[in-house]
Amino acid sequence: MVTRLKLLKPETLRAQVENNLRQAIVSGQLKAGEKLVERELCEMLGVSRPSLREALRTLEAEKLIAIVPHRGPEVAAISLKEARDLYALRGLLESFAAHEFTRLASDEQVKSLGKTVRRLREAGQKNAQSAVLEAKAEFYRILLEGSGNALVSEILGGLLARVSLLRATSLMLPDRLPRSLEEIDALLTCIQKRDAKGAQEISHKHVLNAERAALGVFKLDPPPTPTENQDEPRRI
Amino acid sequence: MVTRLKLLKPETLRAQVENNLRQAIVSGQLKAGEKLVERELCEMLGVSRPSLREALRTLEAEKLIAIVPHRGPEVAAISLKEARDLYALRGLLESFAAHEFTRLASDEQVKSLGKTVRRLREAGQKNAQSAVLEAKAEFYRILLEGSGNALVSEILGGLLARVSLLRATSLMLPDRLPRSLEEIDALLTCIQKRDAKGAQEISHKHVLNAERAALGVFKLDPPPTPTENQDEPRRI
DNA sequence: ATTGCAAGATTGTCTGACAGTAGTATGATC
DNA sequence: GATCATACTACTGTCAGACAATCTTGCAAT
Repeated sequence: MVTRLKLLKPETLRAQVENNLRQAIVSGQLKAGEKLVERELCEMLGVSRPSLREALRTLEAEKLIAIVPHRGPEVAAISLKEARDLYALRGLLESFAAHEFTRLASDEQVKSLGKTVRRLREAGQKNAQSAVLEAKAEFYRILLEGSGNALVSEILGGLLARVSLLRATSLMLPDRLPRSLEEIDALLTCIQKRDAKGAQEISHKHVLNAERAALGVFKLDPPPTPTENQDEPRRI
Repeated sequence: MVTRLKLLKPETLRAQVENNLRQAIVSGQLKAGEKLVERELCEMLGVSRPSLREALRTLEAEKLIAIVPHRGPEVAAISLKEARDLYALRGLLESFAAHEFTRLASDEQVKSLGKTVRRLREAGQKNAQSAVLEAKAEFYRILLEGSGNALVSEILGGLLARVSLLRATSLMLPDRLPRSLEEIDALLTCIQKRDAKGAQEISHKHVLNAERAALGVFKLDPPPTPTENQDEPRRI
């Protein structure tokens, strides 16, 4: 077998497999609904089946893949109903995090958040896609870190990964970005004023708008066939 | 190897192992912080290491066990900080579920919930521990089912499992029970009146009270040693 | 008592194997 | 020629055994 770069990646082999697969899924390299074959993945990743299968179990528990007994794993597909549930919960948690951040974050953390928002705005005006994504990730990191509830971060992180299974994330819809930036600005203003309730409300509305932007595409789709129903997984 | 009872347990072997371990953990047979040894578990459960390890990965992702590389798995222990985060999130989700149930549940579901509350009260007055637990589980099942958000059920279910890692669940504190029943009665009344906001508030307070009851024990504990801090896992 | 080292225990990972199930292609019958 | 039953193939579920890397523990030496 090929020698492995142990020092560059201090984690166990299995953890690397996990990370690789997770990355491939949330980045869309592996598409929602796609069937996975153990042996193929083993060869792609250069690991044995036991290691791979352990990683798959973790991803399964994270709901990024679904494993049907005797049929094997596939990348999770999200139904319209599930997507709505996802956004509802995300709105709840994200607005809670915003509330708590406003209440608890240190002035340094608020300042740091402000700096990231500025970076985000600049990247947005330049239409620099990857810079936007990066700044947004940083924005979330600071917000969750400062909200003081590690559990919420953990759950929300998992949720966001699942949201990315919907390829139509609001950031991918170009016209949505300016609106999104406005909302984030308003949120920051509330936070700086230490208006927790206000921050919570704005954050909640922000998620609702993101949902409308992301799920609005369904309304443009051809009407569902009679047998089709909203609970059915449906690739986007 | 011993012949397995395939028909009684239609799931895969690995899933059975998962369920057995999960049950053993939430029921307290395996105590929080306890170190687990793969080979021992294999013998106890009669399965091979790969199957066991896959199950362990799932439990790890559910945060019921913690696996430190090269040191092996142990039952998760919850720090005071984590417990507080847990209850905060639980309050948020449970009150959301109550709100949504009030808004969305069918009259049959409300009636069904009422029946279960009656069962719960009767069991409580008789001090029938197991009947109380059963009725409470049923209560939650109906509430979550009727709240219309499967994702919230899923997350909250995981949360409740983790709460049970705190051996001092409020139901175990005898004097807490009458109070708890009162609160649930009040919640039911709000639901029947279709007062969603009221149900949300009561539910939230209910969780806060449960938290106080469960975490109050910490105040009675000997003061922490200088090096000890609230983030350290601490068995209860 | 503290430190360093050696032995044992445990995990991380691989290989190879085989039974059972699901999906597919083949063939038989009408 | 179409439909259904059957056989085959591919893949998963599970096991056994092995070995290196790492952690822990007990012992020895300072």
